[in-house]
Amino acid sequence: MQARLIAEELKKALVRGTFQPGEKLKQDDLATRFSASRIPVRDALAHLAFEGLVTLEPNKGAHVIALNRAEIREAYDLRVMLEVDALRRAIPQYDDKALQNLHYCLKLSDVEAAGPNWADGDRMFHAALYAPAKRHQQIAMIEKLRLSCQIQIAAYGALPARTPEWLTDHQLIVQAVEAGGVETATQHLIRHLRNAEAHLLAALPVSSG
Amino acid sequence: MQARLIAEELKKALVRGTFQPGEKLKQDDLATRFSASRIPVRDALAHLAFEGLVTLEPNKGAHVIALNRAEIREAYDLRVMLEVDALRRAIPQYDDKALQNLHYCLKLSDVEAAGPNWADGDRMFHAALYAPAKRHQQIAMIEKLRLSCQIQIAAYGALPARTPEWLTDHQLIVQAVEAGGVETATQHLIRHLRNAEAHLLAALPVSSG
DNA sequence: TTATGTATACATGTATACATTCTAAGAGTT
DNA sequence: AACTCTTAGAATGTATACATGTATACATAA
Repeated sequence: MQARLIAEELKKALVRGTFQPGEKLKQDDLATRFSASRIPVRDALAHLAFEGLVTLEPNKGAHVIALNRAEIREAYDLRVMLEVDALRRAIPQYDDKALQNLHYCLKLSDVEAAGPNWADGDRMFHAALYAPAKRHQQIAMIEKLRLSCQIQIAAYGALPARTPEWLTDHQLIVQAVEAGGVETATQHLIRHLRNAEAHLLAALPVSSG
Repeated sequence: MQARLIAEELKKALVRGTFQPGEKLKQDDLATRFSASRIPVRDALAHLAFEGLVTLEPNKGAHVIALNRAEIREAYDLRVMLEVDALRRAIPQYDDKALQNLHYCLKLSDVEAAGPNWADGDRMFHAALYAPAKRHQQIAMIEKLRLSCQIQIAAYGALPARTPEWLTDHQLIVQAVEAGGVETATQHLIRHLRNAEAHLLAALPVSSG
């Protein structure tokens, strides 16, 4: 199925910051680029809209999601609320296997931190972190918000993985989870998210609201 | 544009409980019913998936969203979290105009309560309630969760609008908002949501997890 | 009986061609 | 110069036809 491949490739490009927020994605151009007709392109764009990466407007096509300052703050408020709750629910459910997986993803996020795929490592880590909560609607919401923010971060070069606190936060969270320290873990997580928010807002051009 | 019309009509039918949760929606059947080709039907289904009404699987088509007991509890947990936060943020932002609009929607939900369109009245009321918070990502999430739950409610006839507490809760919430009583309002809201959850879970057949 | 393989019918995915809608550039008027 | 209207170009929306993938039933082998 081509639509899925197109969606995957576009997603990679978007998360890497290849496109500017608000930029139009023309069906014809994408069809040409991927050597396909516009139908699978439309399917792919619909899927990306479902995932929170683009917005669709009737007769106006697809645009890369663009968040202004207020919307970025709202997105991070929601992430804090949803991710903290997910973490709280996850910690009591951890077993050896889950903890082992978390350590693996921690290493992964470390290895990828300096490279171009740092967002993948970050995504894997957070996915592993909340997985024991077994709340897939909630986790899907978190993932959509993450992607929306991720695009802005990539476009404006506000890479939080380059900051010294970024990996340290991950390590501290894992330590707290290991010790069953719910409050400690959530505080680290909140600081981690608010740091990323501050970095993004600082890098945001004044024209973006 | 036909795709939007098809999506609207399908949405109405789904919210009314015309289809069973999990039921397959065949593209050919829908195309015939709406006298259109399958392309706009596919667009409409993609939009309904975006709105949380159906699920799409590659090469397997669209199915009406079906939630088991655990998923319903998760959905209502999320609604409580998101709607309580929205209400907390909204109350300090209320002005005369917003309050007037809230009263209007309260009447509307009263008038429609006994009829087939009670869900519209309910939706309007809650939309008006949270509107002053001006958090459109959050409100969009709430609306998607509402729709997912709404379909289950309609399909299993667990109509909360038929219960005596339903309208009373709305009135109590409005009174609390009017008085600026954040804690009182949120408590009424939580009870309102948990009541609806309990009604739905009670009406859910055992086969549905 | 159970399992595996295959064939046929059916549903979804995609390409091409056509229709509709939006948009932006330009002519004309005030 | 600013505004409106017109119009040509381009982009999106839709229909038809074809290709691909899936599922059910039946046949065959273990």
